[in-house]
Amino acid sequence: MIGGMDGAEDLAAWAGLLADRTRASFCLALLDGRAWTVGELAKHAGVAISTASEHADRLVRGGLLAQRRQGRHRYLQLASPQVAVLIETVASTPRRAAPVVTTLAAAHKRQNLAFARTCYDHLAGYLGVAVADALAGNGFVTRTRGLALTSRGIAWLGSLGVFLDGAGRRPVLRECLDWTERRSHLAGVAGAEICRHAFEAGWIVRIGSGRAVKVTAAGEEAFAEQLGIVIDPAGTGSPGAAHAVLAAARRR
Amino acid sequence: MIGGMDGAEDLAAWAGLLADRTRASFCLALLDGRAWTVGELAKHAGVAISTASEHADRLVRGGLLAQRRQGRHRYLQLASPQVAVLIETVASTPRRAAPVVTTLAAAHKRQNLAFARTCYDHLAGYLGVAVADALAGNGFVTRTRGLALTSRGIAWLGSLGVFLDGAGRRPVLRECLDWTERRSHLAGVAGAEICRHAFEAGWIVRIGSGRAVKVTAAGEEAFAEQLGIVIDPAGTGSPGAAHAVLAAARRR
DNA sequence: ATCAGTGTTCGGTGGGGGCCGAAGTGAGCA
DNA sequence: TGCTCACTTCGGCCCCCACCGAACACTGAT
Repeated sequence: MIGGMDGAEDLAAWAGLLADRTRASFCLALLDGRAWTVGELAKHAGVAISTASEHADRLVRGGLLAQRRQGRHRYLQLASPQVAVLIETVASTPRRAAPVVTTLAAAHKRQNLAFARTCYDHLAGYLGVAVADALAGNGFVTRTRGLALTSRGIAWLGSLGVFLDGAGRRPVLRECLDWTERRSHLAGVAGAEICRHAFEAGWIVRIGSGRAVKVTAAGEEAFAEQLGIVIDPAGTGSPGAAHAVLAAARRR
Repeated sequence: MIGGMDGAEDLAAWAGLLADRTRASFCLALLDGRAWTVGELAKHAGVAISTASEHADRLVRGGLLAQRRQGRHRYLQLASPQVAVLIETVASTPRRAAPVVTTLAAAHKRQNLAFARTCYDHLAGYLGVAVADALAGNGFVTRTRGLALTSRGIAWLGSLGVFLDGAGRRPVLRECLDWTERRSHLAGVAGAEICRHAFEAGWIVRIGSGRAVKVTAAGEEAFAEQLGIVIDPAGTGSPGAAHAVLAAARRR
């Protein structure tokens, strides 16, 4: 980059990519870390495929998305973890007015999303924060001198069959501000691996095609046994409002 | 499709506020934490005052800016520290996702930026936070009833040849949230003067044309002697990852 | 009362861009 | 060699909005 005489142009161009309902919808969908096709994105956002194709062009040219052509498909995904952080940051900055929930279905959807979802490639929502707290409470991660895995944490991951190599640019452990909980959950390689393992072990499954996930019966048992996290489906009484209670002691 | 079924609308609206060259210019200018008038912003961005007034309306209504009317002036400033973080994040996200090859240089650059950089006209990054902590630890600033210089602090600045007059609207000392450290560093007139002095005395020099700076050998000595800040180039072992260690006792 | 200075509102203009359907391209398949 | 499918390109429509100057409103000073 050249002199910062005119960072405004860059900032505006950057923001302009997100400043459209359809493109924003694309980016939020892509926060799950998967690669989507143009057709899938078009359907998700409710626009014509031709429109989606043009938006995809802009996002790729703008550096927000990366693409991979394969056969007659064009797969799109976020260009980098930094971009995921960027989108999460913009989406998570507190608005002036709390959004008004209009319909019951929307409320349920929102509640599910708030309870447990994926953020790029790791766990977020109440579940994500609970896992982050539980790892700290159990001494698996430490916050002295930044966030790091302890030897106990490494051992615990090993017991799950997860082994990390310290190569790569991506940090092993990183904090990611949660836009529903307003607190941090775990990202980085370790966060992604924990999430991947939770899917593979059947602890969590996706709800529909979005980012929301739900905890299975096996998952409830596993989270309780492994981390001391108790899932309380009765919760606040709302049918969709499962509520997680962290048994492990923690102070805030 | 009915109502705000997801956050796409919100995200787009949020980004739309920044997605204009003139408004982006306003926001970057306001990152210094001062309150600017409409006329000042208009001149800064190079547009007619009427245009600036309308942009200010949009930014205030969108929740990005707060305003205060006083006499025949209308002062505008960022609505919250979160907004400052938002703008810094968008402005600092790498434009082109540096793929695999440029890794080493990019990593160094990023690390340097996190370690020490300027934020408008004062110090930020790990160095900025360390300086802020050291000033507090040495009794040069106090946090009782807001942030203020103590008489010892004024004397210390005087010993560096820095004298502040209390005129002007700009606050002498102000906290500025650091987006890498998630903690406050010092802004305001004093923060700017400290930064200016650090440049003039050769304690720090710019790296390239961006905002990153590095601490010189003379600077290491000065920071240690003046403030008890020890720069530890060995740090985490990574060549670019200098690490600052604050020797002065501090409590948080 | 008058004037200068600051900001707001309004009308008009022009450009950009979001949207669609239709036509075109190219891969995969039978 | 066709056929389907996924996507791209094109042309056209229309709305939004950034911009300016002019007129107006209001403050503070002479």
